[in-house]
Amino acid sequence: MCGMADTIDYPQLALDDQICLPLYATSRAVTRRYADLLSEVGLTYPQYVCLLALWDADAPLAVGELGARVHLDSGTLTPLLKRLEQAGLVTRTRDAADERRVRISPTERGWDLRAQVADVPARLVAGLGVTEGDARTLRSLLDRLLTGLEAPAR
Amino acid sequence: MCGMADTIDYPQLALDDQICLPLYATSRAVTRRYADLLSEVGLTYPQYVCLLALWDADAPLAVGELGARVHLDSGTLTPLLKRLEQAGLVTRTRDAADERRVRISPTERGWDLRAQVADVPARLVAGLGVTEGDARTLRSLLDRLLTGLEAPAR
DNA sequence: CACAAAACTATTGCGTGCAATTGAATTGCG
DNA sequence: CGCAATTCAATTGCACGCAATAGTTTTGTG
Repeated sequence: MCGMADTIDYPQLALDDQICLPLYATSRAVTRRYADLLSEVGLTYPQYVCLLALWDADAPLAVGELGARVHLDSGTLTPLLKRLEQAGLVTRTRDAADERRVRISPTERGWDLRAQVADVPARLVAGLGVTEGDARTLRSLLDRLLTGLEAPAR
Repeated sequence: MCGMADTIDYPQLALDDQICLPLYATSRAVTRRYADLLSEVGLTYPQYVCLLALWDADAPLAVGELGARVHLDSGTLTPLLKRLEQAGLVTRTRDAADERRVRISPTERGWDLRAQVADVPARLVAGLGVTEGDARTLRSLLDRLLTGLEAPAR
Protein backbone atom coordinates (compact mmCIF):
# COMPACT_ATOMS: atom_id res chain seq x y z
CA MET A 1 0.00 0.00 0.00
CA CYS A 2 1.05 3.47 -0.82
CA GLY A 3 3.74 1.87 -2.94
CA MET A 4 6.20 1.58 -0.06
CA ALA A 5 8.29 -1.55 -0.26
CA ASP A 6 8.58 -3.98 2.64
CA THR A 7 11.86 -4.88 4.28
CA ILE A 8 11.38 -8.16 2.46
CA ASP A 9 12.27 -6.27 -0.67
CA TYR A 10 15.57 -5.10 0.82
CA PRO A 11 16.76 -8.05 2.93
CA GLN A 12 20.29 -6.68 2.93
CA LEU A 13 19.04 -3.63 4.84
CA ALA A 14 17.31 -5.56 7.64
CA LEU A 15 18.55 -4.09 10.91
CA ASP A 16 19.08 -7.49 12.51
CA ASP A 17 21.38 -8.62 9.71
CA GLN A 18 23.79 -5.73 10.00
CA ILE A 19 27.12 -6.48 11.63
CA CYS A 20 27.97 -2.83 11.84
CA LEU A 21 25.35 -2.13 14.50
CA PRO A 22 26.50 -4.68 17.11
CA LEU A 23 30.07 -3.58 16.46
CA TYR A 24 29.13 0.06 16.90
CA ALA A 25 26.91 -0.54 19.94
CA THR A 26 29.37 -2.86 21.66
CA SER A 27 32.26 -0.51 21.18
CA ARG A 28 30.30 2.33 22.74
CA ALA A 29 29.12 0.07 25.56
CA VAL A 30 32.74 -0.82 26.34
CA THR A 31 33.67 2.87 26.29
CA ARG A 32 30.80 3.66 28.67
CA ARG A 33 31.86 0.94 31.07
CA TYR A 34 35.44 2.18 30.98
CA ALA A 35 34.19 5.71 31.59
CA ASP A 36 32.60 4.55 34.83
CA LEU A 37 35.85 3.04 36.05
CA LEU A 38 38.07 5.84 34.79
CA SER A 39 36.00 8.70 36.17
CA GLU A 40 37.53 7.85 39.54
CA VAL A 41 40.87 9.13 38.27
CA GLY A 42 39.42 11.84 36.01
CA LEU A 43 40.23 10.21 32.67
CA THR A 44 38.09 9.67 29.60
CA TYR A 45 38.47 6.46 27.64
CA PRO A 46 40.42 7.98 24.72
CA GLN A 47 42.70 9.71 27.20
CA TYR A 48 43.30 6.36 28.91
CA VAL A 49 44.14 4.69 25.61
CA CYS A 50 46.65 7.43 24.84
CA LEU A 51 48.28 7.00 28.21
CA LEU A 52 48.51 3.23 27.63
CA ALA A 53 50.42 3.97 24.42
CA LEU A 54 52.68 6.51 26.10
CA TRP A 55 53.43 4.20 29.01
CA ASP A 56 54.26 1.44 26.53
CA ALA A 57 56.66 3.47 24.45
CA ASP A 58 60.40 3.35 24.85
CA ALA A 59 60.75 7.08 24.31
CA PRO A 60 58.49 10.12 24.20
CA LEU A 61 56.18 9.78 21.19
CA ALA A 62 55.47 12.46 18.64
CA VAL A 63 51.80 13.23 18.07
CA GLY A 64 51.80 11.33 14.80
CA GLU A 65 53.48 8.28 16.32
CA LEU A 66 50.93 8.23 19.10
CA GLY A 67 48.17 8.60 16.53
CA ALA A 68 49.42 5.61 14.57
CA ARG A 69 49.30 3.47 17.72
CA VAL A 70 45.80 4.52 18.83
CA HIS A 71 44.34 5.15 15.37
CA LEU A 72 43.52 8.83 15.95
CA ASP A 73 44.64 11.92 14.08
CA SER A 74 45.92 15.30 15.16
CA GLY A 75 42.45 16.84 14.98
CA THR A 76 41.43 14.62 17.85
CA LEU A 77 44.76 14.30 19.60
CA THR A 78 45.85 17.92 19.83
CA PRO A 79 42.96 19.08 22.04
CA LEU A 80 42.94 15.79 23.97
CA LEU A 81 46.64 16.12 24.75
CA LYS A 82 46.18 19.73 25.77
CA ARG A 83 43.60 18.57 28.29
CA LEU A 84 46.00 15.91 29.61
CA GLU A 85 48.63 18.65 29.85
CA GLN A 86 46.23 20.91 31.75
CA ALA A 87 45.56 18.00 34.10
CA GLY A 88 49.31 17.76 34.73
CA LEU A 89 49.62 14.26 33.30
CA VAL A 90 51.80 14.88 30.23
CA THR A 91 54.12 17.48 28.79
CA ARG A 92 54.11 18.66 25.17
CA THR A 93 57.48 19.75 23.86
CA ARG A 94 58.63 20.81 20.42
CA ASP A 95 61.29 18.41 19.22
CA ALA A 96 64.53 20.40 19.01
CA ALA A 97 65.85 18.21 16.22
CA ASP A 98 62.66 18.58 14.14
CA GLU A 99 60.58 21.57 15.02
CA ARG A 100 57.56 20.16 13.19
CA ARG A 101 57.13 17.50 15.84
CA VAL A 102 55.68 17.75 19.33
CA ARG A 103 56.82 15.07 21.74
CA ILE A 104 54.53 13.85 24.48
CA SER A 105 55.90 12.59 27.80
CA PRO A 106 53.99 11.52 30.89
CA THR A 107 54.82 13.63 33.92
CA GLU A 108 55.59 12.00 37.24
CA ARG A 109 51.88 12.18 38.05
CA GLY A 110 51.22 10.67 34.64
CA TRP A 111 53.45 7.71 35.44
CA ASP A 112 51.90 7.33 38.88
CA LEU A 113 48.46 6.99 37.35
CA ARG A 114 49.47 3.63 35.94
CA ALA A 115 49.30 1.98 39.33
CA GLN A 116 45.88 3.52 39.96
CA VAL A 117 44.34 2.03 36.81
CA ALA A 118 46.16 -1.30 36.98
CA ASP A 119 43.00 -3.14 37.97
CA VAL A 120 40.73 -1.50 35.39
CA PRO A 121 40.98 -4.13 32.62
CA ALA A 122 40.24 -6.95 35.04
CA ARG A 123 37.33 -5.09 36.60
CA LEU A 124 35.87 -4.44 33.19
CA VAL A 125 36.00 -8.03 32.02
CA ALA A 126 34.66 -9.34 35.31
CA GLY A 127 31.25 -10.90 34.94
CA LEU A 128 31.08 -10.65 31.17
CA GLY A 129 31.40 -14.38 30.68
CA VAL A 130 34.00 -14.05 27.96
CA THR A 131 36.62 -16.79 27.96
CA GLU A 132 40.25 -16.37 27.03
CA GLY A 133 39.54 -18.25 23.80
CA ASP A 134 36.64 -15.94 22.96
CA ALA A 135 38.91 -12.98 23.44
CA ARG A 136 41.54 -14.44 21.11
CA THR A 137 38.93 -15.20 18.45
CA LEU A 138 37.47 -11.73 18.71
CA ARG A 139 40.86 -10.05 18.52
CA SER A 140 41.82 -12.09 15.50
CA LEU A 141 38.63 -11.22 13.63
CA LEU A 142 38.82 -7.54 14.53
CA ASP A 143 42.48 -7.30 13.52
CA ARG A 144 41.69 -8.81 10.14
CA LEU A 145 38.75 -6.47 9.65
CA LEU A 146 40.72 -3.43 10.72
CA THR A 147 43.58 -4.27 8.37
CA GLY A 148 41.17 -4.58 5.48
CA LEU A 149 39.37 -1.39 6.37
CA GLU A 150 42.49 0.71 6.71
CA ALA A 151 43.89 -0.47 3.42
CA PRO A 152 43.32 2.04 0.61
CA ALA A 153 39.72 1.68 -0.52
CA ARG A 154 40.47 0.27 -3.95
CA MET B 1 65.93 4.30 36.56
CA CYS B 2 64.16 7.33 37.83
CA GLY B 3 61.84 4.91 39.60
CA MET B 4 59.51 4.57 36.64
CA ALA B 5 58.20 1.04 36.22
CA ASP B 6 58.43 -0.82 32.93
CA THR B 7 55.39 -2.15 31.11
CA ILE B 8 56.66 -5.51 32.32
CA ASP B 9 55.44 -4.47 35.73
CA TYR B 10 51.92 -3.85 34.39
CA PRO B 11 51.40 -6.55 31.75
CA GLN B 12 47.65 -6.10 31.93
CA LEU B 13 48.10 -2.54 30.64
CA ALA B 14 50.16 -3.47 27.57
CA LEU B 15 48.55 -1.76 24.60
CA ASP B 16 48.82 -4.83 22.40
CA ASP B 17 46.91 -6.96 24.88
CA GLN B 18 43.87 -4.72 25.07
CA ILE B 19 40.77 -5.92 23.26
CA CYS B 20 39.09 -2.62 23.72
CA LEU B 21 41.39 -0.84 21.28
CA PRO B 22 40.82 -3.07 18.23
CA LEU B 23 37.11 -2.97 18.99
CA TYR B 24 37.16 0.79 19.24
CA ALA B 25 39.38 1.31 16.20
CA THR B 26 37.51 -1.18 14.02
CA SER B 27 34.15 0.30 14.86
CA ARG B 28 35.35 3.75 13.89
CA ALA B 29 36.97 2.40 10.72
CA VAL B 30 33.65 0.85 9.72
CA THR B 31 31.88 4.13 10.42
CA ARG B 32 34.42 6.00 8.29
CA ARG B 33 33.98 3.59 5.41
CA TYR B 34 30.20 3.92 5.64
CA ALA B 35 30.57 7.69 5.74
CA ASP B 36 32.33 7.56 2.36
CA LEU B 37 29.51 5.57 0.81
CA LEU B 38 26.70 7.48 2.52
CA SER B 39 28.01 10.94 1.72
CA GLU B 40 26.66 10.40 -1.79
CA VAL B 41 23.14 10.60 -0.38
CA GLY B 42 23.96 13.11 2.36
CA LEU B 43 23.64 10.77 5.33
CA THR B 44 25.90 10.19 8.31
CA TYR B 45 26.33 6.68 9.63
CA PRO B 46 24.14 7.14 12.74
CA GLN B 47 21.46 8.71 10.56
CA TYR B 48 21.64 5.69 8.25
CA VAL B 49 21.28 3.29 11.19
CA CYS B 50 18.22 5.18 12.39
CA LEU B 51 16.66 4.98 8.95
CA LEU B 52 17.35 1.22 8.83
CA ALA B 53 15.40 0.91 12.08
CA LEU B 54 12.56 3.10 10.85
CA TRP B 55 12.32 1.24 7.54
CA ASP B 56 12.22 -2.03 9.46
CA ALA B 57 9.45 -1.03 11.83
CA ASP B 58 5.83 -1.97 11.32
CA ALA B 59 4.62 1.41 12.52
CA PRO B 60 6.10 4.84 13.24
CA LEU B 61 8.51 4.51 16.18
CA ALA B 62 8.61 6.78 19.19
CA VAL B 63 12.01 8.28 19.96
CA GLY B 64 12.52 5.88 22.85
CA GLU B 65 11.58 2.84 20.78
CA LEU B 66 14.01 3.88 18.07
CA GLY B 67 16.65 4.43 20.74
CA ALA B 68 16.18 0.92 22.08
CA ARG B 69 16.76 -0.52 18.61
CA VAL B 70 19.86 1.51 17.77
CA HIS B 71 21.22 1.84 21.33
CA LEU B 72 21.13 5.64 21.44
CA ASP B 73 19.35 7.98 23.81
CA SER B 74 17.26 11.10 23.32
CA GLY B 75 20.24 13.35 23.89
CA THR B 76 21.74 12.02 20.68
CA LEU B 77 18.54 11.24 18.80
CA THR B 78 16.63 14.48 19.21
CA PRO B 79 19.12 16.66 17.32
CA LEU B 80 19.88 13.87 14.83
CA LEU B 81 16.18 13.45 14.04
CA LYS B 82 15.76 17.19 13.70
CA ARG B 83 18.48 17.15 11.07
CA LEU B 84 16.74 14.29 9.24
CA GLU B 85 13.54 16.32 9.44
CA GLN B 86 15.29 19.38 8.04
CA ALA B 87 16.58 17.18 5.22
CA GLY B 88 13.01 16.20 4.47
CA LEU B 89 13.55 12.52 5.22
CA VAL B 90 11.36 12.03 8.31
CA THR B 91 8.49 13.70 10.13
CA ARG B 92 8.32 14.17 13.91
CA THR B 93 4.80 14.18 15.31
CA ARG B 94 3.49 14.31 18.86
CA ASP B 95 1.50 11.17 19.55
CA ALA B 96 -2.11 12.25 20.04
CA ALA B 97 -2.79 9.34 22.37
CA ASP B 98 0.26 10.07 24.56
CA GLU B 99 1.55 13.58 24.25
CA ARG B 100 4.86 12.66 25.86
CA ARG B 101 5.86 10.69 22.78
CA VAL B 102 7.12 11.90 19.44
CA ARG B 103 6.61 9.50 16.58
CA ILE B 104 9.06 9.37 13.72
CA SER B 105 7.97 8.44 10.20
CA PRO B 106 10.00 8.44 7.01
CA THR B 107 8.62 10.79 4.40
CA GLU B 108 8.21 9.67 0.83
CA ARG B 109 11.73 10.88 0.14
CA GLY B 110 12.80 8.95 3.25
CA TRP B 111 11.34 5.74 1.86
CA ASP B 112 12.86 6.39 -1.55
CA LEU B 113 16.31 6.59 -0.04
CA ARG B 114 16.16 2.90 0.72
CA ALA B 115 16.63 1.99 -2.91
CA GLN B 116 19.57 4.37 -3.16
CA VAL B 117 21.49 2.74 -0.31
CA ALA B 118 20.50 -0.83 -1.12
CA ASP B 119 23.99 -1.66 -2.35
CA VAL B 120 25.87 -0.04 0.52
CA PRO B 121 26.30 -3.11 2.78
CA ALA B 122 27.64 -5.18 -0.12
CA ARG B 123 29.99 -2.43 -1.24
CA LEU B 124 31.33 -2.09 2.28
CA VAL B 125 32.07 -5.77 2.74
CA ALA B 126 33.61 -6.09 -0.71
CA GLY B 127 37.30 -6.85 -0.55
CA LEU B 128 37.48 -7.27 3.21
CA GLY B 129 38.04 -11.01 3.00
CA VAL B 130 35.50 -11.79 5.67
CA THR B 131 33.59 -15.01 5.13
CA GLU B 132 29.98 -15.63 6.04
CA GLY B 133 31.21 -17.84 8.89
CA ASP B 134 33.50 -15.13 10.21
CA ALA B 135 30.58 -12.74 10.22
CA ARG B 136 28.43 -15.17 12.19
CA THR B 137 31.19 -15.78 14.73
CA LEU B 138 31.79 -12.07 15.12
CA ARG B 139 28.10 -11.30 15.56
CA SER B 140 27.72 -14.02 18.13
CA LEU B 141 30.66 -12.78 20.19
CA LEU B 142 29.59 -9.16 19.98
CA ASP B 143 26.01 -9.98 20.92
CA ARG B 144 27.19 -11.84 24.00
CA LEU B 145 29.51 -9.01 24.97
CA LEU B 146 26.85 -6.39 24.43
CA THR B 147 24.33 -8.29 26.52
CA GLY B 148 26.81 -8.54 29.37
CA LEU B 149 27.77 -4.91 29.10
CA GLU B 150 24.24 -3.58 29.08
CA ALA B 151 23.23 -5.66 32.06
CA PRO B 152 23.25 -3.65 35.29
CA ALA B 153 26.87 -3.34 36.43
CA ARG B 154 26.64 -5.61 39.45
C1' DC C 1 71.99 27.48 -2.53
C1' DA C 2 67.01 27.94 -4.14
C1' DC C 3 62.69 26.31 -4.04
C1' DA C 4 58.99 23.20 -4.81
C1' DA C 5 57.19 19.10 -2.57
C1' DA C 6 56.39 16.67 1.47
C1' DA C 7 55.81 16.07 6.39
C1' DC C 8 53.87 17.46 10.53
C1' DT C 9 50.88 19.67 14.01
C1' DA C 10 47.18 22.97 14.80
C1' DT C 11 42.71 24.90 13.73
C1' DT C 12 37.89 25.01 12.12
C1' DG C 13 33.39 23.29 11.65
C1' DC C 14 30.03 19.93 12.21
C1' DG C 15 27.85 15.78 13.98
C1' DT C 16 27.69 12.74 17.28
C1' DG C 17 27.55 10.35 22.34
C1' DC C 18 26.23 10.74 26.82
C1' DA C 19 25.53 12.18 31.77
C1' DA C 20 22.68 15.24 34.08
C1' DT C 21 18.84 18.09 34.31
C1' DT C 22 14.39 20.04 33.00
C1' DG C 23 9.59 20.16 32.00
C1' DA C 24 5.44 18.21 30.44
C1' DA C 25 2.22 14.19 30.33
C1' DT C 26 0.64 9.96 32.28
C1' DT C 27 0.09 6.32 35.73
C1' DG C 28 -0.79 4.31 39.91
C1' DC C 29 -2.19 4.31 44.49
C1' DG C 30 -4.78 5.70 48.43
C1' DC D 1 -10.73 12.12 42.53
C1' DG D 2 -5.94 13.88 44.01
C1' DC D 3 -1.41 13.83 43.72
C1' DA D 4 3.12 11.78 44.08
C1' DA D 5 5.92 8.78 41.30
C1' DT D 6 7.07 7.61 36.78
C1' DT D 7 7.73 8.08 31.92
C1' DC D 8 9.20 10.57 28.05
C1' DA D 9 11.52 13.93 24.95
C1' DA D 10 14.23 17.97 24.98
C1' DT D 11 18.09 20.68 26.63
C1' DT D 12 22.77 21.63 28.40
C1' DG D 13 27.56 21.00 28.66
C1' DC D 14 31.60 18.68 27.50
C1' DA D 15 34.68 15.57 24.94
C1' DC D 16 35.45 13.32 21.17
C1' DG D 17 36.15 12.00 15.75
C1' DC D 18 37.24 13.51 11.50
C1' DA D 19 37.39 15.94 6.95
C1' DA D 20 39.35 19.94 5.29
C1' DT D 21 42.48 23.51 5.66
C1' DA D 22 46.25 26.34 7.32
C1' DG D 23 50.85 27.32 8.75
C1' DT D 24 55.67 25.73 9.82
C1' DT D 25 59.52 23.13 9.13
C1' DT D 26 62.13 19.87 6.68
C1' DT D 27 63.52 17.29 2.60
C1' DG D 28 64.70 16.43 -1.98
C1' DT D 29 66.19 17.99 -6.43
C1' DG D 30 68.50 20.70 -9.75
